[in-house]
Amino acid sequence: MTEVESTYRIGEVAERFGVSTRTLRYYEEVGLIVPSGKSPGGSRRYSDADITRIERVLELRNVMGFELDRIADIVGAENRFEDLRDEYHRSDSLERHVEIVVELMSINDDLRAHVAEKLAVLEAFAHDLDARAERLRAVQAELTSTPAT
Amino acid sequence: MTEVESTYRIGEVAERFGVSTRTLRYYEEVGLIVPSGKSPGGSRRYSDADITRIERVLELRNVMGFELDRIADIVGAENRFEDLRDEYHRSDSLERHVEIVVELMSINDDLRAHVAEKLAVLEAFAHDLDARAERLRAVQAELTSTPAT
DNA sequence: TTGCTCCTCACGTCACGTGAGGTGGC
DNA sequence: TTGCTCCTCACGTCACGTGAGGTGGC
Repeated sequence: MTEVESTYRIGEVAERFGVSTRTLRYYEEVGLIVPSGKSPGGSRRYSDADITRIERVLELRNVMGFELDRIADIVGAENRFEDLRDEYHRSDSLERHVEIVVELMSINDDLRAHVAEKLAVLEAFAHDLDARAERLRAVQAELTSTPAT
Repeated sequence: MTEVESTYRIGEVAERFGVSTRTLRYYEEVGLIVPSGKSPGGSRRYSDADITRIERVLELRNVMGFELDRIADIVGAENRFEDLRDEYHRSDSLERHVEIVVELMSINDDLRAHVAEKLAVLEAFAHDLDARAERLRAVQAELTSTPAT
């Protein structure tokens, strides 16, 4: 049995990820990320596993712009998978394993499709901006080359 | 003088862009998109120019995830540019023109850098998802090939 | 003991969602 | 005239921001 080390204070974690302590407390409030430890005085202690989850949650929030409910669904499924892996050898049901793997594959594929879509839109937007830049340069050249009317 | 045609009702516009009428009314409330016409009875009439602006606002919202304040700054600058172009020949100040073009180039370049950053993050995320898919397939293969223990 | 960080309310804000109750246009 | 769409309040919600007032740990 290895001890679960809960070493990080909320302030450190917040600064590390560029969020407010309020955000982390809110995520606990809605049950999204509950720190695995507390100091005797009652302040939150985040473990390395907590950090990993926070990273994932913020990735889904920042990159995909998902609502917290949706993020909870995704990381919830991922956590069930991790839990099963941890108790791999005393697993009571192989079918349950397969079930969860299939569910994760589905979630993963959905996400992947969503990302591909976003990538396409972003690339189109980038080309738009490049075209705009080109036009602006043309206008600027015209303005600065023409003497005052 | 061509008449400004304000032909689209709020319901059509909302459906076309997949937003609620409440959203369009809210954008008017904060001064972001004010429909250029009204029916005698008082219902909003959006012109083609309004449609273009809505498209731009939603693009910046959906693709970049900007706050409405920031979006207002961007489309505000773009509108000043359009206004100047419309009164191009009776422009009172060439320096003012150059000033605005330079401002737009700056906004455009900032956006472009932001998009490049987002693209990089999204691509990394896509690779992550592909790696996850690979691992899930491996686990699935292992689970389904091994007979019950 | 002194700061700095942490804590819990609790009200404020942004970008809308969601009815309530009433008028308008093909 | 009947629907369907539009209108204006106005309160609710999500994801936090922002103090207020108090305790905790190196």
